[in-house]
Amino acid sequence: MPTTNRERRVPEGAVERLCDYLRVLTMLGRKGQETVSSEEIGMWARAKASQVRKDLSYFGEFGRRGLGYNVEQLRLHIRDILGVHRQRPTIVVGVGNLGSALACYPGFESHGFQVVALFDSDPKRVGYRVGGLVVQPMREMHRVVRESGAEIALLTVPEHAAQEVANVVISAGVRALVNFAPVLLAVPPEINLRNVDLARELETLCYYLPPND
Amino acid sequence: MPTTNRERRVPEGAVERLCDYLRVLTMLGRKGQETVSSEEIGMWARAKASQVRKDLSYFGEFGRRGLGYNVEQLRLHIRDILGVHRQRPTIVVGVGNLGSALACYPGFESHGFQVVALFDSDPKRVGYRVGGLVVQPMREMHRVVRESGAEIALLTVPEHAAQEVANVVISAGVRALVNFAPVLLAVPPEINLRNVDLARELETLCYYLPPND
DNA sequence: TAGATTGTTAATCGATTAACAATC
DNA sequence: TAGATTGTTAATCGATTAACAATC
Repeated sequence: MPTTNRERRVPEGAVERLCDYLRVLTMLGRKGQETVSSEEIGMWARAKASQVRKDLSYFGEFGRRGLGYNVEQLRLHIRDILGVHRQRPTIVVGVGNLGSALACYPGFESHGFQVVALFDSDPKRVGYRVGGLVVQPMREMHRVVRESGAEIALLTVPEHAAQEVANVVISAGVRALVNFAPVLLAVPPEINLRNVDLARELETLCYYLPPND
Repeated sequence: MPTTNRERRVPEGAVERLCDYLRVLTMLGRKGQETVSSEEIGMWARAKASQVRKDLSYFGEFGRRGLGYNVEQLRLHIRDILGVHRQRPTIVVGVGNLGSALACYPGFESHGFQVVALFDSDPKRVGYRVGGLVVQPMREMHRVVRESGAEIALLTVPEHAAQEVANVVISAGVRALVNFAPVLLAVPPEINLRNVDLARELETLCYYLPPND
């Protein structure tokens, strides 16, 4: 029974919900609860019980019929499936307001991500200290990524620079990117890209707002 | 031919893609291009041409057979559909690193959102000036929302405070929330809630990363 | 007219939900 | 044993894609 399964097509939605289940289990674990049913997990994560069981079934059998799941065991299994059971060295590229905020974000460490380096192409920002790290020039990227084993890059650069910066980061060997600029980046298929696009969120929100114009 | 359609079920994915199409049209418009086909929109937005046409068809007929779409006209139609054709007064609640960064975010104004007020429950932060606005205490929320007509609230408060702050914001009359805390908020069904959850993005990303543990 | 491209219907695909036998 | 709850199969639902008549 493998805890990871990249052969059978696992819907992306299932992976995202796994993150929610992980939070629920962490929360229940802190409260000292020992077992939990798919019904209760679903109640907290806003999913149907059958959805919870289906999502878990992509990766193995983690429960006991009639009894439910052991909270701590299932938590560890999901951490393992998601691959967050070890620290992931992360770099931040673009140390403006947003980049600085992310570099200091306390939620990182607690969730298994460690910011190991900051970069900026603006010479005026290079050398500054943000959250315990010194901002480095882009030309140091290759060396630093190699030496730190950085796996994830957060791109918090202006729209017009995003594609070029993405190219540099990828050529330095980073395989996973989170892009915060409101542009659609072109990246090779083997690169994992996620977009956090505030403008898109707000525009989508607007649609559901009453028009009253 | 109504440009808005809230009766027929429009998939949320379609609304989100509309934001992408809007970007493509803005970009093409700046380049001076006058007409565009669904094929070309799809090429830039990474969608099938039939998907583009289907998405648009939820809201009306905007093209001409054989000729395609007028770039500027379609751009205005989509702005209208999304409801971003007028400024949306927005408040930021929680003026830590992230909140401050968002309050200063230049992409806002250019996309039709205007930050009109900042709030924080920490008395030490109240009175500070961030990006041209003075941070106000939570007890001013009701009055300020009423007077400014604020429609959207960005919640950048710590995890443990998020639910309580959401309640206050909603009771003050705000109907649309973007929550940046990594928690699932409970809100009444008529409230529009979107979550921007960095931890979730990173965990999902991890899943697709090679395990090498 | 011939070629291009829309708007829409029908076919396909995939994800969610329900149902239920297995089993604690 | 009776009740609870899983894991999984089958049914449902909804979204994407293909196909094509309409028409510029």
